[in-house]
Amino acid sequence: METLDGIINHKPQVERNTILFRSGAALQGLYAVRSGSFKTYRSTSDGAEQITGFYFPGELLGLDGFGDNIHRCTAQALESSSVCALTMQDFEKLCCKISGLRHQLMHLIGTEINQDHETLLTLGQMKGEERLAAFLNNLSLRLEQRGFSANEFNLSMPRHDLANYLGLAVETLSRMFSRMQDEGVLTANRRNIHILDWDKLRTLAHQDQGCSNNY
Amino acid sequence: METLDGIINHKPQVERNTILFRSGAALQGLYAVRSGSFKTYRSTSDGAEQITGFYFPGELLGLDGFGDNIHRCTAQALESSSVCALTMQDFEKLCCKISGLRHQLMHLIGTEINQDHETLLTLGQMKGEERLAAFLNNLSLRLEQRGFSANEFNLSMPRHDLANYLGLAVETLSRMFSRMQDEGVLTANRRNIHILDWDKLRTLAHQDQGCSNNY
DNA sequence: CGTATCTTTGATTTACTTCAAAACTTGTGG
DNA sequence: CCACAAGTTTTGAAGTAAATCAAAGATACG
Repeated sequence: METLDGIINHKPQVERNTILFRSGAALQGLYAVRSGSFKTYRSTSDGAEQITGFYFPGELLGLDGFGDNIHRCTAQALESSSVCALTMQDFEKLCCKISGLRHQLMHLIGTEINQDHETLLTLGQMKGEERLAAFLNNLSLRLEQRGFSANEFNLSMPRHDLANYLGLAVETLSRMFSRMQDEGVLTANRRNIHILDWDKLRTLAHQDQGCSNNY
Repeated sequence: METLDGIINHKPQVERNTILFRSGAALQGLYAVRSGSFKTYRSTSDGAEQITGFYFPGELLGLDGFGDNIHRCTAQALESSSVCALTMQDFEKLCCKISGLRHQLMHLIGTEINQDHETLLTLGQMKGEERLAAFLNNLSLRLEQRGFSANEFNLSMPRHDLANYLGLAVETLSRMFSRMQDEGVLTANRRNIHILDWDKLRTLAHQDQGCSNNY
């Protein structure tokens, strides 16, 4: 990713709510998040929306356009952010010439797919409180990998977006936060989250003992 | 995909229930489905499972291993099937040398991601009956693209698997089939499905007028 | 300071799960 | 070929988690 950052010159700053690409638009290229955060969402014909992912520094936006060179989701900044813009021409060249970069891109593709599958598991199998626990566990891990604190962080998305992502009503999500606070798992002041009891959180998220993915 | 089929020699036949790769196993390569069908699933530490996808001829299995070269889901044959096995060495070579094949692989990657996002939308936004309608609509489309009948087909998966994929209890799924039969949308005799009323089905699936993905 | 947005809390309704059991299908050995 | 066991699918009744409806606090913002 640092390599990519060195090669590519086009690194636009984007304001909160800026749309990087829209569903239905032709694929121009990919975007690596440098700072800030983004959400992607899909819509149905009757206006319902589903947030399909949140993206943090080092993660790649735009792979949904690989299907038929048309984006199937919309990518929007959750806060002031910056990205590294990679045209498809760049992508093609770099992908063939630099094997390290190719592997890095393959890694990011796999990570995207695994993240989506993890969310499918969350939506398909878990109750509300478990979904929130799984999300916070996953988010904390990703933030920690990026050098942020794992125990204390600020959510960059409003409750509305988080509830949508977790397939819950905003009111239900709020109740889950309250319940987890009562249980002493965390404190939540609006966007500010402190994780107090990792054991309880991991148990709720069914990630205890870390053997969830080992065969 | 025909190109791939011509280049690669290793095309094993697999029996029903055969496991192509397991969660936790090192990534050996990718598998293109030639005939039959597969499911992939993930497990939590406490034994809950979530089916993350069904795969039909022309679709690619194994991309989940790109993340860190370890599979995060298990792939299992739903019926007697055959695949085209592609080692990672083959993949690397072909990917760089044949641009058409590279584009085809990128297309399949994008398709996988879009399929996952569509399922996220289904699980996150829809009620039981709508989920089933969305699934049948999607399945019918995929089967039609492969030369099968869009109106009449046999499900290769048991109710149990379909219910799991759709995030429902088996009993609920069964009731949804019954209700749709009563409504005259389809007839369902165990695995055999006849779609009778496409308008109703698409309306239920929120795919009416086909503008679900535009802008 | 007042308006719009975001978040929380309470009461009611609803869709789905769970538990229980019957009907049907398939395969196996007598 | 039939009997029987194992698996699959359907149906019914009761319980529950979450959605919806309604409204009040809290925070940011012009």
